[in-house]
Amino acid sequence: MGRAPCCDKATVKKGPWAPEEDAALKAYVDAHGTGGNWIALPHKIGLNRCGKSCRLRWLNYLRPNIRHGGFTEDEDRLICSLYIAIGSRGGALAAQLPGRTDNDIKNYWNSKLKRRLLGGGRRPRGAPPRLVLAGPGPAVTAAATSLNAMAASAIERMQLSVRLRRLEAAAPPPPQPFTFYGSNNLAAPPWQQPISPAASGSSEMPRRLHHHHPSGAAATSSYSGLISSWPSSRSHIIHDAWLDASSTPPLSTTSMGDAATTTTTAGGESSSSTPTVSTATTPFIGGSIDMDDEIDMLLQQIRCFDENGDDGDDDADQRLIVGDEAAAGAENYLRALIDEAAANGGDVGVGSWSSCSTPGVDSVFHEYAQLDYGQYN
DNA sequence: AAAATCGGCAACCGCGAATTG
DNA sequence: ACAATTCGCGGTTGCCGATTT
Repeated sequence: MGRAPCCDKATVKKGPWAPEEDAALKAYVDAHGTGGNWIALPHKIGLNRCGKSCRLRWLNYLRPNIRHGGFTEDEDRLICSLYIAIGSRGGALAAQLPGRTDNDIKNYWNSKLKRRLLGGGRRPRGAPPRLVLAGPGPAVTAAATSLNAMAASAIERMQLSVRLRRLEAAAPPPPQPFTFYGSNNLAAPPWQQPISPAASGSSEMPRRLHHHHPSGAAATSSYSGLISSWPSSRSHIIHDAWLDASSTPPLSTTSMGDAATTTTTAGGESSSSTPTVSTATTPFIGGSIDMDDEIDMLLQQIRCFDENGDDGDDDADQRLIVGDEAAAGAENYLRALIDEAAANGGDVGVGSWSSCSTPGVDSVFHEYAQLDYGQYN
């Protein structure tokens, strides 16, 4: 039995919002708040809209202090750093950028920043379409597709990291070296104070900090997947940094500010825990973790694809076998790329795959997919 | 000038997690 | 403890203006 729909999709209005609808929604929420129930809200207002649609409209457009467009250079850098560190987690990115919505950041990232950093730009008319990731072999399974996405994400983030470093190196000496928090010292930013017991009781805590993806399919950018596969020492650093980031001043009702959180084990079970709050915040991109560490981190992310082990599900086990092989192949291929780049220029960042003219991560991984699947296994 | 194509953005969809009764 | 409900997130879609040929 499927879940009940939140509204009658056949009769509810969809598409762009009319000014009158905006005004009605804004007036009501300003006067009464959401009442904690978005589903019931449109009925109270008399709007023929889905509650989810109302929520989205409010959060992304009508909410006070929202800024649209005009991203600053600092914001660009912060978004890039966060993407490299935690992947395409719009909510977490938005929490670091007051006044920005996750949707705005997501669109900005996908349409501008990523293209700017990884190269590309407008494709000349008549040019072949950009490469699309293909499965690593004739049998393209869900697992292989998932691996593609995961490895592509890992490679992409490494490319971005390298590219950022190159840009930083090419730029005139900045007043402050580029770091995760825009400052190179290890002191926590003003808002990064240890979470107090009082704050830990705040109702501002997000309902969760991650998604768990049993299939691994969407773990491409999963913080939990990354953390679960980490050596404990490094996991601690990242975990602390994550929690520190979560103490950003509230942006909205979705902001982070509480201490109760959830960690995910390698087996996939979630468990509640009281977080460890770091007293010495560690910037982990451009800060205390060097390039080798970053490569290790990304390779770990590739590997964590198939950590769930044998669960007795034959289909899943079959996927895991494919995942093992593909993960090993992708990892070895990535290492080969790194070695080649290092041999050519002595620095990973000098490799052609990270230059502005490279076609981007999809092509890099496509290249791997086009090779003999077993070559790097 | 017209057609084709691309890019930006608002909005939607589906899923998993959290909450509630 | 369990099922139903609601929320929040990431990914995707579709529209429309801009650009290119």
